[in-house]
Amino acid sequence: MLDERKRKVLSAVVTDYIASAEPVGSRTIARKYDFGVSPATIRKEMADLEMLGYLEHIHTSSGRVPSSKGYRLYVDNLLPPQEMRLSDEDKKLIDSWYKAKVKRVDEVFKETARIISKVTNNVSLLLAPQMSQAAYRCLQFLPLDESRAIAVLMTDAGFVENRIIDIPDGASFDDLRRVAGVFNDECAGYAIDALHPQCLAKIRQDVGDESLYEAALDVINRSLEGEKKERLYLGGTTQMLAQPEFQDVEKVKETLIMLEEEQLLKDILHAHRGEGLSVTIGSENKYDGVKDMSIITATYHLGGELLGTLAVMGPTRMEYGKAISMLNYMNDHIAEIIKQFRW
Amino acid sequence: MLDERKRKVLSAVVTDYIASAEPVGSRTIARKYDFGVSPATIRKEMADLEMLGYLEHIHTSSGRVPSSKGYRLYVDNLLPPQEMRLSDEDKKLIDSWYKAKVKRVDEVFKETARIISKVTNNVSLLLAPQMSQAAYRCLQFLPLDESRAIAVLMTDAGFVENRIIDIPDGASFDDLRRVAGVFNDECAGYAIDALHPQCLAKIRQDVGDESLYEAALDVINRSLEGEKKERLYLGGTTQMLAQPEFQDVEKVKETLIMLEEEQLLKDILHAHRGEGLSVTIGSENKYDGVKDMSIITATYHLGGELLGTLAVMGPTRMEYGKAISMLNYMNDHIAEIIKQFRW
DNA sequence: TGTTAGCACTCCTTTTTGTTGAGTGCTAAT
DNA sequence: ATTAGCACTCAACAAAAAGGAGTGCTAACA
Repeated sequence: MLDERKRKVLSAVVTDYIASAEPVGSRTIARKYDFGVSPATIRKEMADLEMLGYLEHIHTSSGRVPSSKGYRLYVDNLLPPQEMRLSDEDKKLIDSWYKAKVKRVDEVFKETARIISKVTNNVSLLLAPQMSQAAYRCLQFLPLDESRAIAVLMTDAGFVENRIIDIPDGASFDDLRRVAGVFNDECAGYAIDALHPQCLAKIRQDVGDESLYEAALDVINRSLEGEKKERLYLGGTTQMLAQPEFQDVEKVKETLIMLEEEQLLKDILHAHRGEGLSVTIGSENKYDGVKDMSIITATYHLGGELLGTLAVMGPTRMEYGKAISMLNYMNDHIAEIIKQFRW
Repeated sequence: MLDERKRKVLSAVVTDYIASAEPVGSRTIARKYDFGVSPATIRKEMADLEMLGYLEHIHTSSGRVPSSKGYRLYVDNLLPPQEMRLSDEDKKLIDSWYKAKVKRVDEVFKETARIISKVTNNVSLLLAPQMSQAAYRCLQFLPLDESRAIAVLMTDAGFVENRIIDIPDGASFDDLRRVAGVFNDECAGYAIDALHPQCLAKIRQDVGDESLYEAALDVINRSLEGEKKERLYLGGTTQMLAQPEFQDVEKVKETLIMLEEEQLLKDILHAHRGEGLSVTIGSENKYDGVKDMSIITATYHLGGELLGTLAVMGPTRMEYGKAISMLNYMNDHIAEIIKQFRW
């Protein structure tokens, strides 16, 4: 471990660089952060820190910049504790934002993403729960016309999915209703994925009619198809692009293109599923497009059950403290809000 | 009207500039487009065209660029007719894209926007129908638990909206069902906006119970609240940013910010509502953020009823022919696809 | 009379060259 | 161990110079 002064110097460099986005020199450190020593001494310390891999030089002359390793030490050991908590005012503000905007479950996610990006000035990512992980609640049919009906499928997590189906030849709407009853009796409360192995045989038997059974199963499967993919909510792209690291058109375009690769983003979030709060810094990323970005993820739960993932993504020069505290707070908060939409 | 040769020159300038994005000089025109005359002659013609306001000079020396007026003449009179039609291959390709992706109504819009931007390399905008303009079709309640139910509201255009409601004290689920029946008998087929003045009194009377009546009306109003705002689908932003007009970071950011102003975009599309196909070029735009953009809009209908608006937005240097033909095609096509989701 | 070659001129673009300044690294003195 | 002093590096900026595409005009030509 580094000695006290080296840590102070590293901390100062990181802090200053995060604030200014300019490589920071020994003079600045010595002046702004009251070390009782001269720039030359700081210089020595910085040279050491560079040797150890915590700082980097673009070229001789011109200040130092933290390396990923440097940020890592900073995040793990040097982050001022008071920066890890959100102020009460912030919390109130966030609450009021929610109250004003959120009317449906999916709006929770949208608004959460918006809030996170607004506060952190970086991109926020939100992976919303997979329906197939939620518990099946209820299948219902509504009459539409002689030959069609609307199937409505509900899950524990508050999602309702509907689609129009053709009533199989020879069957009546009442038949559909009966089938729904059978499914509901047998499956209520099970994770939808678990339908298949479990009780299909019994249901088939109870339904009796083969084509009706198939039709109902088809509805469930198709509804799932649309919902199975987790939904990714993205927010704050333009805000992030205002950061000084995006001076260069190529870089901007590159980043925008990266942010459109939904699968990549999902993969990244998946990689940290269930880890609680996780910080991945710059070159620590294994995906190419994000090696100069840092990603902070947090997985949110509801009653012990894994629900989804929140994340902040931005340049490695990022206000880690703020991002972490924000995610921590939202992580708890979102579960509470979703709870209001459960039944 | 310009004489034959002037028009040929203007057409050549526009064509070349659209293709190359570089100011075009007399030499280029004379060489590439076989006029039988020397650059000097072309030069004279270009000077005339500039005098008349069809071309512009950034500074002396360095070729000409079409003005908005120049593009206008080009679009109105000089556009090669064969560029106004999509090839059969393109059509087949588009069809297959739809088939592969679209499963729900809202996916029609999303996919349409994607396709338009993909083909035109510009931003596409799609204003999806307001629910309140659609006809009310059916209101249904589903039992949830002792004290709650799910309300499902359907419209003619294929939208289904659902939300959870509390069953009013003292009422049963069967009461709700009865109320739904009353509403359905009275209102089916009317535009939802027209509910209020029309038959509310009669419904109130039929329902009898005041609190139940209020509850049902509340459901309808709240469902509408979410749906009332037209939805704007946006596609192809990054593709457009690959165009050479976006070399400058400021310009990129500016444009991205403009594209996030949903209200502005909606206003722009609204301005051309019902106009069929409309082309607005650069300075013809009255909104500040888009004075160097061209916008082509088309309003799509379904059985005479106005549904929504499609648009392509991009730099004034745009392949107008392609964009127009694309919009024309999609305009017809989208109605057909939506039809499949109607009942 | 319309067309064209020739030429001077403009002004953007690119390259070159010089200047400045922040910052380092080393050394010798404290 | 610390620091003042100094030579050195290199990006960033600016000014100057060279290059080039293209125009506008004029005078000659068919």
